[in-house]
Amino acid sequence: MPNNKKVVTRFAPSPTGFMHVGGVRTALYAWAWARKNNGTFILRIEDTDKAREVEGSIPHIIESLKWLGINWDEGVDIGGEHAPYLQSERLDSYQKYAKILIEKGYAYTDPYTEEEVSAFRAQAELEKRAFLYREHRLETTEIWDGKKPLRFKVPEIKSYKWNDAVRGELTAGEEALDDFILIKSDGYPTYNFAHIIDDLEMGVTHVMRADEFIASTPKFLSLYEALDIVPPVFVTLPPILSPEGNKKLGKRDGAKDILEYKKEGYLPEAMFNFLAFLGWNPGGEQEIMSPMEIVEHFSLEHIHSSGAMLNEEKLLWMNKEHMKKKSYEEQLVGIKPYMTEYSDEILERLVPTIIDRINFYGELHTIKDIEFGFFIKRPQIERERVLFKDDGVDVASNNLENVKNILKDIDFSSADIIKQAIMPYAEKEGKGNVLWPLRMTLSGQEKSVDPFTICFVLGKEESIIRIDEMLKKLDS
RNA sequence: GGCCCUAUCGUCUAUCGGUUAGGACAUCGGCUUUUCAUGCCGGUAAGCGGAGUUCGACUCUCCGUAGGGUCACCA
Repeated sequence: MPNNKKVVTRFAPSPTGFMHVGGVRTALYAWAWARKNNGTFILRIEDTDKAREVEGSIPHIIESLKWLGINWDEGVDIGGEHAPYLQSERLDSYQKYAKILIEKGYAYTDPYTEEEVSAFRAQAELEKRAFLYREHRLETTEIWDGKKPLRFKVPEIKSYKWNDAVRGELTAGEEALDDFILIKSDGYPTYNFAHIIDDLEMGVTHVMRADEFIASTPKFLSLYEALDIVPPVFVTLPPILSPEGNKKLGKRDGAKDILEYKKEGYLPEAMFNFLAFLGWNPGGEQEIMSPMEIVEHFSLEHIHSSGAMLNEEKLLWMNKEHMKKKSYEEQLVGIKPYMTEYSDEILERLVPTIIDRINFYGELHTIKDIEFGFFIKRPQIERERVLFKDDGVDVASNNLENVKNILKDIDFSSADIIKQAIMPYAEKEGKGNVLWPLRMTLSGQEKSVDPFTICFVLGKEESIIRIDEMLKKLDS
């Protein structure tokens, strides 16, 4: 920290659709840094490209952040001392600074048409050179009337060297500098211009953004200089790579809407944990952390330089770990929406068994019928399947009869009590001879939950009904 | 093509000049379990290549190589 100014960070997405992991992670780091320093976190919306704007994006962004527990002190929906937080409502500010730049001789009306500029660009591409508008700069005295683009006039063509909180010293050649557009012909500012003005007016001290912005940082720096602004601290985040290859993960490469994870029943704190560790690591061996622990440990120096692939298997594991840390009541609440056809009575006893078998709640959609269906639907099983190995009908039916008699007289308040009641008998008669028929009778499945838990979940009455039904079948 | 960034097990990472290069996910094996799941124990597996600096380099420098980013009236 260069001084003891209060830390102010912001997340400034454009409303062009859903939020994917990359965007959310940027928000998360900015938020964590503000919280860590008792600073301010701002949610600003950069809606200066009307063509790309997608209806409903802002509520979607807000829902995504809120789901993860990322809250803001100032922002579009709640206002704040630097309102408004929608760039389209801040046009006056951009005009003000545009005028200052014009007066200083650092901005001029773009004399070319869009087609002409495109032609220059095409030519540069053909010659395999970087396109530089400034090479075509004309001396123009045309007064800017707001109908043509306003361009920044780079005060000085030079190489830049600057400091990044993550990457250390960064450099760029002169080619990175150009006369970029400040205000478009539609009257809206470009990102390059608007974010600098907003960050200045909102007192932003740390700018977190992904490394694709390194290349345009010299443009920002030259604008800061032209405006006599002390730049904020730059915090460059590493790219998130797609799981397949070494491509940067983008919407086109399968980056999922973060709310998809919500729909699938992932825990927000697991997602938070996963995202936080994708590009940052506190250094210890603890990997499962709550959002608050992450805030506590968060530091800029431990943000990585190199990109990381998104590994959903690790997310699965992390989600399970967080699920296991939840209280029984919380687990029940989490499971319930996915098990609506199960009675509370059954579900309440089934919770630990379910948690053991899933990585995220949404998994229940695909496995609940196969794994737990027999709890609510009596299985139809042929008598032969109840017989264990070659021991014959008599053993199974005799053992079931005896187990039934044991069950009749005991307390069903836990699977463990049931186990303790049955085990001595099972040990005596051969575990397989007793437990196999019992599990088959109750569940109809060779591979399923242990028979004691099944009894416990089903309850005494239902367990005995099922055993009686099977006994009838075995007798006939 | 110019400019820039990056480089440790398959994957995510620890190491901030001296370690048998540690952990996690995945994988494989074992134990527990009548079965499945959970749980526990263990194994396989890594410093891109080449120069230099140094008593000593995964760590610092340079050159390669590979991957990525960027060169918009998009952010």
